[in-house]
Amino acid sequence: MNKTKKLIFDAAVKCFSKKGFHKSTMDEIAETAGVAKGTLYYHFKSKEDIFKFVIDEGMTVIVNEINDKTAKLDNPVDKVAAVCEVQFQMTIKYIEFFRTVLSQMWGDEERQLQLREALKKYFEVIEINLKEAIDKGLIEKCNVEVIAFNIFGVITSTVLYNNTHEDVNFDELSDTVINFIMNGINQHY
Amino acid sequence: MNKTKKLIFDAAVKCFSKKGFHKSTMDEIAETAGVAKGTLYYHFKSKEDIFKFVIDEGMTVIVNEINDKTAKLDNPVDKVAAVCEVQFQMTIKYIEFFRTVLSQMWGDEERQLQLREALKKYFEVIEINLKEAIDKGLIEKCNVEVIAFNIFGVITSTVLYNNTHEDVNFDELSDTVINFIMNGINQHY
Amino acid sequence: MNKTKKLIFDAAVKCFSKKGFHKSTMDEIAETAGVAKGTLYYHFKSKEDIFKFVIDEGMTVIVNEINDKTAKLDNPVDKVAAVCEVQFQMTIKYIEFFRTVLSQMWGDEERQLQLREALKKYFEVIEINLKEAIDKGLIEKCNVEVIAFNIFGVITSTVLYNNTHEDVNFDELSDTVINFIMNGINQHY
Amino acid sequence: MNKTKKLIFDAAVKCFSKKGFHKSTMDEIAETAGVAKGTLYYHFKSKEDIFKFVIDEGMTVIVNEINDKTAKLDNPVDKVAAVCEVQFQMTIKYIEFFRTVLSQMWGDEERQLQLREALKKYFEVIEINLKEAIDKGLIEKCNVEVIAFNIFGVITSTVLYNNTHEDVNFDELSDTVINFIMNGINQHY
DNA sequence: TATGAATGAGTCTTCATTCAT
DNA sequence: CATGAATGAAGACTCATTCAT
Repeated sequence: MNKTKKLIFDAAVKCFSKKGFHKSTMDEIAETAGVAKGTLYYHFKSKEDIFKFVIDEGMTVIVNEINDKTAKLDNPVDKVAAVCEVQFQMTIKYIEFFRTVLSQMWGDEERQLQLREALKKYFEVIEINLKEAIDKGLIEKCNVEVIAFNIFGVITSTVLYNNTHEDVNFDELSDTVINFIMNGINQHY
Repeated sequence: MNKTKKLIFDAAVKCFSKKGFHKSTMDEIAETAGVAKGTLYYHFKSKEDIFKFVIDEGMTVIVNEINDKTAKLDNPVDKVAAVCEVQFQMTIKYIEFFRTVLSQMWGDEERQLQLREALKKYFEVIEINLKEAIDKGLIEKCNVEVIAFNIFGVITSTVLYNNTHEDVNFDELSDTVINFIMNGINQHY
Repeated sequence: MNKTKKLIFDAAVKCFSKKGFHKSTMDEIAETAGVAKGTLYYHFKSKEDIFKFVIDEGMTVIVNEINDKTAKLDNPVDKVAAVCEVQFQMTIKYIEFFRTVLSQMWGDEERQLQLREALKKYFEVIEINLKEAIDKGLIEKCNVEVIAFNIFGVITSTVLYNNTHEDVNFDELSDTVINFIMNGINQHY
Repeated sequence: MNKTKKLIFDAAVKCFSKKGFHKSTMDEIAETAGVAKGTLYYHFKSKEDIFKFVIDEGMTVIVNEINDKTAKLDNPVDKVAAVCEVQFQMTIKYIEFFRTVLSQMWGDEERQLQLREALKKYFEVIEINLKEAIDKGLIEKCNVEVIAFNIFGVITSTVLYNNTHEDVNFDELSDTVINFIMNGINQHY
């Protein structure tokens, strides 16, 4: 990703998260990026294309960061818990990105499918560990795909939903949802 | 709600759920409702106004239906479980309405606040029962607001996310998420 | 064709003939018609659609006018000559329309096909008479489709090509081309 | 014309003939030529300038080729017929070039004038022979400029118009139009 | 000579809203 | 109550042209 493309990427994340995909205009993205409108189209085919790039690129960064931070753990249950904690912190850190993700999660069918594709990478991290935990008899059998999806949903939506309050205690919030999740997969944590 | 307004309400739900708020046009809503475009403006101030009406009216119907169906239960934990089950069925029944709700949950700030206001009624049903369960020592102490919100999120998003698959086993899905939730609030169910 | 549509039709003919299809803008057409730009789109699907309407409607008017003015003639050769004369006068009368037609005759494939479809009506008038003349032994056998097309081409292009000169003697011009055509179909006229 | 300029010339002819002047983009011409877009501007002032060059250069090539192939004939009537035949073959050979010519013949005024200027060279070949034929009493008196123009028009437009059919019999077509033309100038051929 | 990233004016098109009937 | 023609502001996208390298 060269310099100009990076400028556009950052601007797009900012705009999409602030106003959603539809209300963000190419003019705004260009102005935010500090480039001419034509430049957007030199680097991207369309607004849709920028969105796709933002999601794909963003999810890759995030999945890598999660993998890095949970690499040293062996026990799959510990790993799921660690992923949750990291995901919680990541949502706070990249809150604009995740607002972009969730805002498009239930909109246009086409953009929805792109999103699911990009989220796969993330879900897989959790699914693998859930499966291993089940195989080792650490947690009860369950539909790992559904649970992985919900773990992501619970964490991100909780952070976003509560982010508007002025005096959020994110530590307590983190404990609450991770407790809910770990209990949910039948592991008093 | 007179006949014409009802036609518009149904049409709006259908359009909003199919294409989201922004991609739904007043022309489409009018055509779907079988009325002239001007008629929309006779009954509603604006497109925003139709959205607001749809959400408010829809949530009222749903909360009432939930209350009806869980009225006879006494035990607060049973009641939470029952609300979950009913909510699961309701999401299937009114799937277009809930897609509309979720599609706007993380978008435009103004519409987000309207949504939260409307959802309060639903959350309260769960919060009251969670509190009672905590008071009676049936479940552990927790942040009831956060949990109520997540119960709603887990159920609706699971139904919507899996609705695209062609051969969904909703019964298994229901067991999975309700199990996850009830475990989550520390009640092996 | 109601009043507004007629305004747009006239404006479109004027613009297309003056600057061609591509260089004519919807803004210009709207301004020339004295309506708002949105009004164009209330009555027509697209710029392309306006073009199609202009050609179809225009050719219908012209073919009708030609048929009216040549109705009373019986002899097919006389009729072809009469059609030529009328066509010559029509090209002068509706010169802007015919410039529009010729300007698009060799451009975009799609618009070209529309044009051919619309011109069929006109060609048929000539083809029928040529065939009859051949059948009656009045002129030699020839490929009537090719000749009909060329009769149209010779007349319209001659008028348009010479229209730029300031002091055109249209009567002499008319004699020249009609003589050329009638000789061409082997009828010293 | 050096190598790069020749690449651009060929690419421009191809593009202009396929999509017309307006729909052809500098990007396409550059890509077709296999050079960078900036290179077009190194060799030409503008898109208009490329068009002008294409027409001028093309017509020169064609007029030379016609002169070569009809040089040995003496009789002016034979020469006109020969020019027609050669022109027919040339239109088939350089069909894309002639589509470019005709597509701009009735459009933008400025480009129209350039075209007429370039066509003069061709018309003159015919005009000279027509005049000589008239002077020698071989054909009747006529407006040679109008006839020369129409001879060009009839031949090129017939080839182009019929080129879309899949199974064109160009020999029959050639006979038809040349017969039409030679009869037209009053010379049963 | 040649390149290709960057530009921004210009275009088509959409659509919520108004209003006379 | 209901209509639908008309509006115009706004937005996505195109593309000839420039210029630093």
